[in-house]
Amino acid sequence: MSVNASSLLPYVEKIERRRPLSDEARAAFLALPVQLESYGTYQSILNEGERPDRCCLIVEGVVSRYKSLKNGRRQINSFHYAGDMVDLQAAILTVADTGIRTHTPTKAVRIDCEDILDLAEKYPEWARAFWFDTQVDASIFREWTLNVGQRTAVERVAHLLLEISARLESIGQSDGKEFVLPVTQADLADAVGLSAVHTNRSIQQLRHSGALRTHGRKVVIENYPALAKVASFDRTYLHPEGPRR
Amino acid sequence: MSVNASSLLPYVEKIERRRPLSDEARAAFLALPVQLESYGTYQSILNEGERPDRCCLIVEGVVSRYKSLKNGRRQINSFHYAGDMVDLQAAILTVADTGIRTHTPTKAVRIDCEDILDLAEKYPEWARAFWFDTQVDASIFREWTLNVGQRTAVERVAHLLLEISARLESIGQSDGKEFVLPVTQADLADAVGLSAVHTNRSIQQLRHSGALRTHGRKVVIENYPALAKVASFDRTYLHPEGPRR
DNA sequence: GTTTACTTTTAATCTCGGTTAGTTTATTCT
DNA sequence: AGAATAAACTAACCGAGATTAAAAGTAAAC
Repeated sequence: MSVNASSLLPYVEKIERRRPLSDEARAAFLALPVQLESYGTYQSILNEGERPDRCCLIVEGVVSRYKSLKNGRRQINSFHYAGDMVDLQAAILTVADTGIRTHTPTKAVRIDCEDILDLAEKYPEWARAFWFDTQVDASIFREWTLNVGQRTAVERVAHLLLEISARLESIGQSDGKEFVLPVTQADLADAVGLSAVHTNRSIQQLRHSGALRTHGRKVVIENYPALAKVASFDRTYLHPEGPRR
Repeated sequence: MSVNASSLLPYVEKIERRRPLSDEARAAFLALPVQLESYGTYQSILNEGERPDRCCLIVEGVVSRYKSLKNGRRQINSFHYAGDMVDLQAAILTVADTGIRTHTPTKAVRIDCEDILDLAEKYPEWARAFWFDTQVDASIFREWTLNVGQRTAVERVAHLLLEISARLESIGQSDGKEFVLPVTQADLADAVGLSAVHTNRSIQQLRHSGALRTHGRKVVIENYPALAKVASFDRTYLHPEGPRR
């Protein structure tokens, strides 16, 4: 298999887990010309306000999308893991309303936006796949707004940890109980709209309640039902059922 | 013109303001069978968790999408005005992760999800239009998360008012200076993650600073630059440039 | 194996916004 | 017009989470 195909495969597999593609459509995607790029920790992939001409598919590592205010406050909008097409946005929107940066050493494949649009033009099944992906993204953003707008500190942190666990589970990096938390508490704080100090206090509270245990970067969910209850976590918003069609 | 076409036209016009459609594609959309429905104030159009089979296009009035917690706290995720396809989500996602309800007397047109999917299948330009619409939606959600997660109370309220003004402007219900605020302060509160009391305090602060004036439901922006500055409002996230293609 | 740098944790103080419970002002209805 | 209802506004008190700063733990680097 070519370098192309092997790095694009995780995304195709994610798409096909929801709904199989025709051989032709699959082949067309895997044949796209791509550039594989490597990044260190906390490196910028895209800055807010730029006009990217390439999308970005994560092969390895963890990145986030964020928006920031002039006073330095930053909101992380999403975390992305291997197999995620981070910047499908770029394909159709001209200017980036979020920045993208890495949280771990990362390998990413860059795909030309025009190629993505051509694919969507030629294959309705790809158009639908991209659209669905964007809808799920949007759904997750809605849940995050709810998280940040209405939940208490402990609830927010619990919810974020459960989401991370669920998403890592879908790529085999969590068994639903235990996973390596790929970001620092300061980054979690930026994702849930809390200070790093209070995020730490909230994690401790979850630990003391017995719902959670940590060993360094490793998180162990000791009592999933309890954790899901405080977080009011319901994975419906991740739309695991896949698209209607 | 048939009843169908006249109620569907505002959406077509919105789409074509960004990028003209082929005659064939336009005609195909305007020929879709629809049901026109009327709702009173604070009436539910869709409940969280339901499996809708029809999308919803607002002809007249204002509605919101929201998510709620068991303890009764509610987060409004978006407001929608005439010409907005509120529930494009429904076309491709099977289960509704948000509810939809009215804030004013509302007329809406319901379109079968399958018809939307057929249209996207047959006309790549429609697929792209729907995808773009969803991307803009997602961008607005990201901005709202930033709003609720990182801005202070006054900043949040100012930002929301400016967004409402900008969106009403695009449908001719605001001249960029003056508009009728289509929702109560309690609803604004649910949109910005504040209590109604503090939302009121924040509006007063904006009034006292001279940025804003109100006469009953009418809002007059007295000092747009000042207001935009406190809100750090930058309409890039509304993607007024339209799609790349 | 010590230095260096980052991350987590602790503690003390303070503030922004929540809560409760009102009153006043607008609308709507009869 | 007057009653009823909903929305806007006020005031007093309170508490969740912010802020600042320093300490302790961890991990990589030399």
